Amino acid sequence: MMLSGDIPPNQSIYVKNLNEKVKKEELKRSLYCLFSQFGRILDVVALKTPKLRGQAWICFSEITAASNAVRQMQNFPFYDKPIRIQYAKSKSDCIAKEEGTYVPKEKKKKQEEKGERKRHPEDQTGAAANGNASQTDGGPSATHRKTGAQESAAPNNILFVQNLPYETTSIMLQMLFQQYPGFREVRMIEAKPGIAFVEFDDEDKAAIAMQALQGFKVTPQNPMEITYAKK
DNA sequence: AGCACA
Repeated sequence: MMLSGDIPPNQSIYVKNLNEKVKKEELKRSLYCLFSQFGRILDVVALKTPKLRGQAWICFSEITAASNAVRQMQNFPFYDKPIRIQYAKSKSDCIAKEEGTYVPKEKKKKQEEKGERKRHPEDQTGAAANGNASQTDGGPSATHRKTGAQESAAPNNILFVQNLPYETTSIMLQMLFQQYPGFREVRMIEAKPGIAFVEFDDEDKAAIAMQALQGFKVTPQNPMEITYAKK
């Protein structure tokens, strides 16, 4: 049976219970980063309107990616809140566009717009729409700034992660780090919240993961600071 | 809670 309610599988997933305090652009980038592990992401849609804040849609190029994301990321603690994931109820525009079945505006089964809101008669669909296929970097939202953490420690297959929010769990970090080859395990110490050790098969693999997740914001206040663990 | 494509 479908765990996601009675919504049939869809290439896009619907994510809710998102932390509404996170700014839209950051939210989209973090979601992109987090969900990239399941496959190619075509688009991330998030709106800040009263009705739509706290929700997002992530469009994958493959349904299997969406399925895995729905199963594996259920309740994932993201910006301090466990996210809830379902398949999207309808096809995303970006996917319809790829299939050539995209219907610009009117026909959308949303026929709200009661009166007052007058829109410009022209739509901008001729203008290649939003060229957001260039969803930009897709990397972690934090620019790789070094907040005093020196990355000059000797290379090590074990990474030392700092500046994690108090609630961070090893499962959560595992989700982030396991997408990189050579991942072995996450170790956290109960008595020392805010830090973790992440082990890889070798230094080179550790370096790739460090580079990729450096500065990843688990919460807005918590860009990860990753260095090599001391030997 | 809330399923759109600003």
